[in-house]
Amino acid sequence: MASMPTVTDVALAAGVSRQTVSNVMNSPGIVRADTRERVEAAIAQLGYRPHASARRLRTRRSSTIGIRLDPMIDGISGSVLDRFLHALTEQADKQGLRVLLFTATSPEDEIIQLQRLNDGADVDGFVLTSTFAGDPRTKWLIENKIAFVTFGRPWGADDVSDPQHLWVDVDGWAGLYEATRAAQDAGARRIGYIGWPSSADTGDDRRRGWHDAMRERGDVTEADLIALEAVTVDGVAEGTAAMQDLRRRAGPLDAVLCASDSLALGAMIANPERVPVTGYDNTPVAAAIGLSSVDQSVGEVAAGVLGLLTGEFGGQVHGAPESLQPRYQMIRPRLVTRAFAAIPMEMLV
Amino acid sequence: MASMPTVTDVALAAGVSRQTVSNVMNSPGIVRADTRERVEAAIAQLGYRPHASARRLRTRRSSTIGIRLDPMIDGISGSVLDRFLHALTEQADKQGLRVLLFTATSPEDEIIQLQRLNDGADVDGFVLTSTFAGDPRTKWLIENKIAFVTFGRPWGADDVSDPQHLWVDVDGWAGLYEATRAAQDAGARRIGYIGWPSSADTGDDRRRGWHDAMRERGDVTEADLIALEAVTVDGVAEGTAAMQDLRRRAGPLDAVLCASDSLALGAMIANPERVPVTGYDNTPVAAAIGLSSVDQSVGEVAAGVLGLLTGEFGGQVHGAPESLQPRYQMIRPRLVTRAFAAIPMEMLV
DNA sequence: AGAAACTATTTGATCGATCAAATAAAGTCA
DNA sequence: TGACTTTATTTGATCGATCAAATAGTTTCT
Repeated sequence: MASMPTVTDVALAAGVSRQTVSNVMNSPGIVRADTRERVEAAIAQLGYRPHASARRLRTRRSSTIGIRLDPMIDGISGSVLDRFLHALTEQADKQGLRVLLFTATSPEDEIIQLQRLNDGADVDGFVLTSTFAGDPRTKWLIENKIAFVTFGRPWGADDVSDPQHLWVDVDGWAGLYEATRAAQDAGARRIGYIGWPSSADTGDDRRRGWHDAMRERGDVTEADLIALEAVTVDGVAEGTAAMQDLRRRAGPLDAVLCASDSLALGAMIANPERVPVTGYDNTPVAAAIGLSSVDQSVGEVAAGVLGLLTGEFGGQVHGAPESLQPRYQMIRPRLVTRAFAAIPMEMLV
Repeated sequence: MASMPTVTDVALAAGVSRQTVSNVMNSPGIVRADTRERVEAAIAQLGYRPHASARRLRTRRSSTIGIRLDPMIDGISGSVLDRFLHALTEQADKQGLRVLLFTATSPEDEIIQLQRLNDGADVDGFVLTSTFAGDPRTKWLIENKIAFVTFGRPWGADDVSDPQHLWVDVDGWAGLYEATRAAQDAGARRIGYIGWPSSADTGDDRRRGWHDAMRERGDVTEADLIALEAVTVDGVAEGTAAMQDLRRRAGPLDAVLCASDSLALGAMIANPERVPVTGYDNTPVAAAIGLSSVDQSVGEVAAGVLGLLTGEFGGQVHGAPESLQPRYQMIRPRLVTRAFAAIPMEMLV
C-alpha cells in the first residue's frame, strides 16, 4: 500500500493550496462553493484522510476522552457501566471524539494516570464514574484546571452546585419513588424495601424514594414502615437472607423493591408467594429472569456527559463564570416492568 | 498552569541537546551514564512528559490498539468480553500501549471504522473479538496488510494455521472435557449436557468435549448418550425448559453441564434434586448464585493477544515469512468449582 | 472611476518530537 | 605520535497538519 496522501497531495490534485484543503475540512463556509467541490472530489479520489496526530499536534486538541475502565466492582451491576461506556463511545464518535481507556488500582493511582494522559496531551478531558464522598480525583482535576464530567453527583460535603464540578447523575430517589407509586397503583399496600447500609449515599437516595412515597400515601403505620425495611450489603445470597428476614418480620407483603438487581435476584429465590420484586439497574440478569427493574437511561447520561464536556473544552477555559448553561444534569430513570413469566416457580416443588 | 515543558526545555536545563534527551527516553543504552542521570534529573525536576501526538507524528507509530466495543449481544455472557477488555487495557498499559474504543453497527460498518482509524494513523493495529465463519473483517485486514489479532479462532473454511491470521482462543473442547472428567471423578455417571444448535461452531466445540469424555469412559450406552443431550438456543428460560426436557427424557441425572451460564442458571431453576450444574464463562451471575463454571482465562488471552500483536507491529511487516513464532495460541480454560451453598433451595418449598 | 470593505486564497512559520547524518570526544593500535 | 575505530553528542531536516498574516480577487458605495 502506497503511503497515505497528505493535504499537499490533495492541494496539488485540486489545483489549490494546502490551506484551502484544510479550510474545506474545518471551515467549509469560507470556501467558495465550486472550489470546495473540486477539493472534495480530490479528497474522495485520492482517498485522503487527515493524519490524526499531525492535526492534534498543531491544534493542541486530541479530540479524545479518557475514561477509566473499572474492574467490575459488583459483578452483576457492572453491566451498567458497560452499557454507559458503549453509549458514550457511540455518541462520542458522532461528534468526532474518540474514547481512550485506562485502568488504575486505586483513586491515587488513578490520579497518576489522569496526569499522565493529560500531560502527554493524549486526551482533552475525562469522564469519571463512581464518584464518592471526598473524592480526591475531582479535587485534583479542578485544581489542575483539567476538563472533566462525572457520571455521579458530588457526594458528602462536596457542593452539588459547585460550578467547577460538572456532573450528570440518575435520580435514584425518583426511580424508587416511581417504582413505589407503580406498585401502589397496582393495588399494593405493604411494600417492602431491601437496601444497603446507609454508608453508601447512593443507597440512601434510593431508600428515600421508597420511604417518601410510602409516607405520602400513608397506607401503613410508622411501625410497619420500619418492619418493611431490610438492610444488607449487596449480593445475591444477602438478598435471599434479607427477603426471609423481611417475611418473618413484616408478615405478608404485596411487593418488594430492592436497591440492586443482585438483591432482587436473591429476594426472588426466597419468594414462594411470588410477590412482585423490583430491582435496580435493569441488568441482563433482570431481563433474563423476568424481573422488573429501574433502568438508568445510560444513553441520556452519555449525551449529557458529552454535552457538558464538549461545552467545557469547546468554549472557555475550565470554570469560566460567564457560561450560563446548567452545570449539571439529573436524569430521570425509567421503570421497566416485567412479569414473572420466565420463572415457572411451580416446577420447583 | 504554565504550558508543558518540551524536549528543548529539558535539554537546556540539563545542558545537552534535544536529541540526547530523546535518546535518554528511547535508547538509554547509548547515552553515557552521568549524562543520562543529569537529563533524568532535569526531566523529573521540570515534570516533563513527551507530547504523545508529536512523537506519533514523527515515528509514524500511534502505540494504540483499536478494539470494538460490542453492544452486549448476549446479556449475561457479555461480561467475558468486559473482563477481557479490562485485562487487555491493563496489560497494554504496562507495555506503553493505549486502547482506543470504537463501535459499529455491522461487520461492514466495522470495516469502515477500521479503515478510518487506520488511515488516520490513530492505531497501530486491532484486536477483533467474536470471530465467525466467513468473517469479512479478517479478510479485509489481511488484504490491507493491517496488523491484527483475533480473540477467537478462524471458523469454517478459514484456515486455522493461516500465517496471516494471528489468533488466540480458549479451548472450549478442553473446558468441557475437563468439566466432564471432574464430574466423573466425583462419581457421576449420567451426566447431561444442555447445548446450542450446531450452527454455532463454538457450541459444537464445547459439546464435543463432553461427548468425547463420555464416550471414553463408556459409563452409558449410545442411546443414553443421546437422551442425555438437550439442544436449545441461549437464554435462562430456555435453560429451564431444556432441563425439564432432559429430566423427562433421560430420567435421573448425576450432573448437568451447560454451554453457557445463562442456560445453567435456567437449568438450576428446574432442579429440585439439586443435581450439580456447571455453566460456562464464569460470569458474575455464576459466582453470585454459586454455580460451577468453566472460566475463560481472559488474562492469559489478553497476554497472548498482546504478545502476537506487538510481535506483529514491532517486528517485520505483516505476514513476514521469517518469523518462527507460533502464529496462534490456544488457551486452556480453568474449571471453577462451587458448591450450591448460595441457594437454599429448601426455602422455596 | 477609484477608494474602501469584503471575500477568497496563498504563503511562511510552527506544534514537539525523532531521524539521519555530521561532528566531537574517547579509546585502540601499529 | 598519528591514523583508525568506536562511542557520545549535536545539528539540520522532517513528519502532516493548522495558525496567523499577507496577497489576490470581488463587490460596494460615493
